[in-house]
Amino acid sequence: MGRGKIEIKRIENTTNRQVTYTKRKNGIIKKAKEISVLCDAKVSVVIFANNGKMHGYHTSSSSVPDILEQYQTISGKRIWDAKHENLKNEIDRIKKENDDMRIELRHLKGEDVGSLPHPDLMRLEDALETGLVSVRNKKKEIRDMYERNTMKLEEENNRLNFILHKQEMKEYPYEHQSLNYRVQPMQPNLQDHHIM
Amino acid sequence: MGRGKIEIKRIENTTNRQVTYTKRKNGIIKKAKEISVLCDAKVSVVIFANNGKMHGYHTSSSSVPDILEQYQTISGKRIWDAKHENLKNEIDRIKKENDDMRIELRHLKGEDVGSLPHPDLMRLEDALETGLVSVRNKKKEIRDMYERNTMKLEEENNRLNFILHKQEMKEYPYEHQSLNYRVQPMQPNLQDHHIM
DNA sequence: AACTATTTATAAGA
DNA sequence: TTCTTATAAATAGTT
Repeated sequence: MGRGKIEIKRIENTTNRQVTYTKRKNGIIKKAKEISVLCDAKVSVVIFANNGKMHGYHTSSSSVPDILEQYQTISGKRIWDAKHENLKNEIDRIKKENDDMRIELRHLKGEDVGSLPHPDLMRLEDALETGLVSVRNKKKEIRDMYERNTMKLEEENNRLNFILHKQEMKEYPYEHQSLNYRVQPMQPNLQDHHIM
Repeated sequence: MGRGKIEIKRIENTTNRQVTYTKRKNGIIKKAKEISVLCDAKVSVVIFANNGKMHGYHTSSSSVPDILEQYQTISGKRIWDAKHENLKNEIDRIKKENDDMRIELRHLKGEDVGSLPHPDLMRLEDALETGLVSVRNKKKEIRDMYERNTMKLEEENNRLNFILHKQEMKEYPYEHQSLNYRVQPMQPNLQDHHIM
């Protein structure tokens, strides 16, 4: 219905296609409105253009989901059950995983071990021993590192004290007594107590 | 577009309305097909007649839920999220729980303990020790029970042997030697070795 | 359900 | 783009 007849096949010219899309989309929506009024029908039209833009029309009384729900009910199709099902399955799967881990955790903490057969107990013991060894090694590592750091700090401290002491001796030999007090900041109040 | 112009308002004559509905419905669906082909668009049309009958068309490539999903995404409306939100939240919650337990399990097995601060290591060590004690107690319990059972069985066995022995002595005193062999099934090959 | 006079939609041109 | 217009298509009323 236009200046020329057209074949119903994809319009290759992009501009042309765009124009035709707009025109026909408006036409369809107009028709949809008309039938809904004339025949008291409920209509839902959703059109997606190639470029991703979406246009729709639905009779004011019913929102799209309502209509879809009707569609689902009437056609007997369970539309979003599939989605639901997936989620539920995932929940079940994770819950199972969860329960298994909870049990394993309890066992590792020595709870509920009464029901375990002996071989499982052996495995459990091994696992616990391995874990304990790892943890103790790590602890030792940390302790050693801490000691090394402390030692290093003390050495450094001594060295600094020594240098400072020498220097101040040179510069202010007369203040030697008080200097001696200043270069031991690690025990700042010790002398106070001696004095008192 | 017909013999006469019509006002766009509800057609009161039922037959007439019915006829017009059919004609226009077909028209809309035809148009929908055409735009989908001509403009490479995705279309979903759902029409409900007054009488409750439903007709629809949607481009073969996309099912109604697909289109609705797009509709939802593009228009920013959360149509079935209400239904799904709960399930998703539950999944997230469980997954979180899951991850936490996985980490705890790894720690209890002595893996990934490098990153733990010292106080956590202490707690971990305590937990492992507690677990180990429980497991070892249980093991000992089982061992004891096993030993008790074994002892009981051996006693029973001896008692039966004794009775049997006495009885066979009475009935077949000439087969005494072979009987002696038969009533010690716990060490069936011992005598063979002695013979050799 | 078919027909057809008319209205309406729209393809192509401006 | 948007507007125009000739023509195709849809369809209201009729048979």
